[in-house]
Amino acid sequence: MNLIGNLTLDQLRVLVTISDAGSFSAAGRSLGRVQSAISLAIKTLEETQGIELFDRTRQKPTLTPVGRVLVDQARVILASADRFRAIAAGTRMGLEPALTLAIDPLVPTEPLIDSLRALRDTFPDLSVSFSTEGVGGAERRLRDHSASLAFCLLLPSVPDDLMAYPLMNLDLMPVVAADHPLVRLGRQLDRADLEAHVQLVLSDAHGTEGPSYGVIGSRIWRFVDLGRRLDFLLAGFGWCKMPPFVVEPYLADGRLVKLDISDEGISPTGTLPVYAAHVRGRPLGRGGSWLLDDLRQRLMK
Amino acid sequence: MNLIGNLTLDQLRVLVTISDAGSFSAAGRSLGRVQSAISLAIKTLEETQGIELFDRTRQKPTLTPVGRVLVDQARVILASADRFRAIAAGTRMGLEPALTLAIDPLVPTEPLIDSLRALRDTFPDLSVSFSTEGVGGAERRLRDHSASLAFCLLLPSVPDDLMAYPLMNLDLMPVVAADHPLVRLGRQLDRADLEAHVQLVLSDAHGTEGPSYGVIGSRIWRFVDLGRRLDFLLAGFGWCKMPPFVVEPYLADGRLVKLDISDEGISPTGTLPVYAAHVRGRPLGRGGSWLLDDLRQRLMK
DNA sequence: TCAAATTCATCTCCAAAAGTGATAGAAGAC
DNA sequence: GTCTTCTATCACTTTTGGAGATGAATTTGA
Repeated sequence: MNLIGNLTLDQLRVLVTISDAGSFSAAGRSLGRVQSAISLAIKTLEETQGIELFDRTRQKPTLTPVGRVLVDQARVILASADRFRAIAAGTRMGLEPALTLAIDPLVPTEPLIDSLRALRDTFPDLSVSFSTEGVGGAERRLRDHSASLAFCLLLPSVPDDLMAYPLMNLDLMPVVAADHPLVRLGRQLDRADLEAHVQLVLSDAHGTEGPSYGVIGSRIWRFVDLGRRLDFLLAGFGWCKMPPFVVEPYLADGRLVKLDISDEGISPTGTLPVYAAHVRGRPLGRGGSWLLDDLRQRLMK
Repeated sequence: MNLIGNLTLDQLRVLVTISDAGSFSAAGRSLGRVQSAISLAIKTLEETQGIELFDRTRQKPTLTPVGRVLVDQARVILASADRFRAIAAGTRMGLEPALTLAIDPLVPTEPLIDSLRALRDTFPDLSVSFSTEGVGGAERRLRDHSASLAFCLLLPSVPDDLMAYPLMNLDLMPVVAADHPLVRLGRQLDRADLEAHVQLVLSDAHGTEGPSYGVIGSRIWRFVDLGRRLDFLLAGFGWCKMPPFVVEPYLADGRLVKLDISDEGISPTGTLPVYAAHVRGRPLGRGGSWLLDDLRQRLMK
């Protein structure tokens, strides 16, 4: 029947059970089978593999050197098989086979990690993947179905095809390097002041060149990566709005300075809502729902 | 029969074959079975796991999301199972299940790596472990059967219970830091000169306090680790004999100096044989023999 | 558009695999 | 030396799972 080498998971389970229980008979008791079934299983395994697993010179069979190695390997295989069953069992309970998350670079990670840790503890067999790309990347991943849940800003407004739950507010503060000309002006800044200088803007790598929000003037440098933009910001290349969790240390040591801008209406309001979102037509599985609930509960407090 | 969840390797092989071949029928052809057998195997798998692997709304079944994940997991399991068979097959051919090597710290690694690379290419499924400990550690590992092949010095002479093959000669040269008093003497040194200064000696961590060879005088600092001894040597703490491959760069940049010793008889001859050795009662398996042959052939040239 | 080919599900039949229970012989335990 | 425990083996029975055939549904191609 089994033309591919006649190896079965059952044989492997028998093998490791013998190794754990100490004898064929004990393994039989442990597995709820008669001893002869154990004997036969091992005999078959030995014959199909053409090797000797146990040394029978003494009454109680002892593992041969190969036997020991193969028991270890069998444990590996059985562990993988258990994972297979765990995935299947999770699905039976409504758990998605894999939870794919996407997060925009501006969204702070810190509030999420407690929830993600709890998720891991609650669904240890749920495989989670986590992607961060350029601004707008999380939303795009929702749309091309490579992510089932996104944490992102949704500007200018929440699209109709997405189900979005506001999670927290992100204060974007305009900042610039301490040695930048804008600082030397020493007064409240208006639109004209800002237009005269380079603005460091985050944009999507796969950018469909959609309209950019919060962009003032035409002297624009674009970045996909928040960290790299920070490098240029610190180097005094231009100004931009940054979330506090990124720039706090630099404000503290004086390398960055907060800009005092008169007309806040020239850009998105300083406080932006961060959403958790998924495509309406693709409801979250049990793991995603759990994560979302846990997250909102934690952020409520 | 299969009380542990009724998962079989055969079902998994069928599953991935369908995924590769594109249809049940094609999988049947590929596996040399009739299509109904494939249908039945998948049906059984789906029923025992309580999940739907294929979407049957269309004629040609397509994998469900869980199905895709489980196909990947099945590949993992089958790869482990293949490794199980490979280990068994190796043993059938006389290959040891695992080749455990031990090497003394003084023995240079460089001549071995070509052979070890060739070993890996020849026996890709042979698992090799490699241990380096203090001086004498390799020999001890042979004796307690935690290594099957050792590369080591055997002083004062080859023990009777070991089978040893000389591999190469190791020139131990007496060296000391350039700013050490022994250098300032500026003449050929005799035993009395050396006795007056600290000697940095390698010894075994699990040392049975056996006699030490090449030890002169009583001002002894002992090290298990060659690298750490080198630190103290460079710091000018004392003198010792070192293999050239270790000290060459330091001789070149002048931080170490070779000592000119008059009476070589006071210590083991400057040239020591490095042996490959195994316990007589435990012959090498095919992998170990192959490695030894290859090694000797390479060193012959 | 219609026939031919292909695909999968299902049914019956059957062979082989694998478990049960009993027995015998060997090795330890007391 | 007896008693227990262990494994191997045998006959018997159950069950699994493949072969082959059939039918329905879909795709392909002329």
